Amino acid sequence: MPDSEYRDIRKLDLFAQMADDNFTSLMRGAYVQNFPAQIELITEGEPSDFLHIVVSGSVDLFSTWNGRDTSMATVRPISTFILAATIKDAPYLMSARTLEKSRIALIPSQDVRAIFDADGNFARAIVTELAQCYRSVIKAQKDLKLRTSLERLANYLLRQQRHAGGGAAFELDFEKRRLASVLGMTPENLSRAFKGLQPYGVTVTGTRIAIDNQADLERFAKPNPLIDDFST
Amino acid sequence: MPDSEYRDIRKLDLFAQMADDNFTSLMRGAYVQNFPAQIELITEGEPSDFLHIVVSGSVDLFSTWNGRDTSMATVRPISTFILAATIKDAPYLMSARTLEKSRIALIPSQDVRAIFDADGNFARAIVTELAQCYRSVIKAQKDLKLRTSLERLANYLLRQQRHAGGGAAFELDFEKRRLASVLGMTPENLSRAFKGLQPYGVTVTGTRIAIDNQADLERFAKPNPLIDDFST
DNA sequence: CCGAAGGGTTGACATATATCAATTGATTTG
DNA sequence: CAAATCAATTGATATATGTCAACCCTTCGG
Repeated sequence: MPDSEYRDIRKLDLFAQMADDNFTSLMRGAYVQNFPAQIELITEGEPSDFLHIVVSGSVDLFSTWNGRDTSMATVRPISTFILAATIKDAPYLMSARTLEKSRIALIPSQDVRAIFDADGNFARAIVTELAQCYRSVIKAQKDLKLRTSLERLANYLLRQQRHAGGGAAFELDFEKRRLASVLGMTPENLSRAFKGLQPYGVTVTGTRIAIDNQADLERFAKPNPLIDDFST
Repeated sequence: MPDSEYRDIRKLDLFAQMADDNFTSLMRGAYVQNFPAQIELITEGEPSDFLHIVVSGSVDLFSTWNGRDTSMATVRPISTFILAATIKDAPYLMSARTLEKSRIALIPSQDVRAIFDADGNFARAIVTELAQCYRSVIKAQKDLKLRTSLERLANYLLRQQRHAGGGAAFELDFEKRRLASVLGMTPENLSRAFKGLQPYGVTVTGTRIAIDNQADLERFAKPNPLIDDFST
């Protein structure tokens, strides 16, 4: 593993505070690999042998049941996924596939569990990370249960806008078909939902979104920190 | 706090392995209180001052947005709730109200965080508990996104049946209006959904459910451990 | 015992969302 | 470059779900 990557991973909240020795020994068992786009990295139901870290590229977490499938989340650098399965030594609940050419670090799950026992700072970081993940899913569930698809899209746009720096125009950061799946609707419906937001000053040109009337859109979307603020 | 309650709480996975001293000092700051039915214990958005433990009775976790509300989960004895908010020292994402006369233990959040730092076994237990909670919400989200309301009801009945011992007949463990909210539908729709399951051998009499044709219902519901098995 | 209150059910209807089919437009590939 | 592919869009239609109003039934308190 190149030094720069090593340092980037070290900087993750999850690893930043742990003892040098422990981080080194975690990384000794780890390996890093390049994957092409559209590769299934893990499959739900399988045992969780590795904690995964997206070093570059992006990964889609999705689930399947009875012939249907849905995107649950997107993981972007630099962060980990399937921490909970690793900790519990339980089967993955979601599958993961690369969205683009990606570089992924893999740390054996049993090493993570062992160092957890040995390093209090690492344990604390894991707890914080898990609590954060838990709260994110609760927010997503509130979004799903309390809002219509139009409202979910409106709030998604506002979040994305803020994430992109807050300007009136910004780019969607992934394919519309997958955005539809993340938001819990069909691609056709997403298309119509974009049209449904035109009266509130939303203009769509390909993957470019312009919010012409911020106040109008916000009045409609009614964003709420207890659903839309990912930092708390 | 009566000795029997003290011992019951001690037996929780969360506290079972921690040092005696630490448990005692956690409990020193705690207090236990009786609440009547329909009391709002906590309100979403407020700071999380206490970790709550349901000693007896039951508690509904729910959320509100823009005049709508939805039941997220039910907490039954003996277990804790809002652990994630306590750990992160962040505002509650959900409100909680008693469903019936209930006895609740309250442990100051800052004590939980302090003992977490001092007791490795407690830290490990918290991680396991949080990972469990996370996985439960992921399962709930898969249920919501991948299934129709009829399928959600069918699978709920199968889960409830197993929970009640596996017999062909069992009782619903809460009001239909709240079941509807938990399953993400209206009470009217739940009523119709019950009728929709009649062809698969489901008979409803008040709160009593009879599953006359187990195989038929399972063929329709297609239960899946990665969604419906709460123990993993 | 009566009457009010509230959960549950039902029917009629409205709305939201999905599905299917066809088309467009951009991108890739031989 | 032309053909093939695929995402995105659009229209027509079907299905799922929500809303509103009325009614039934039980429960509970005067």
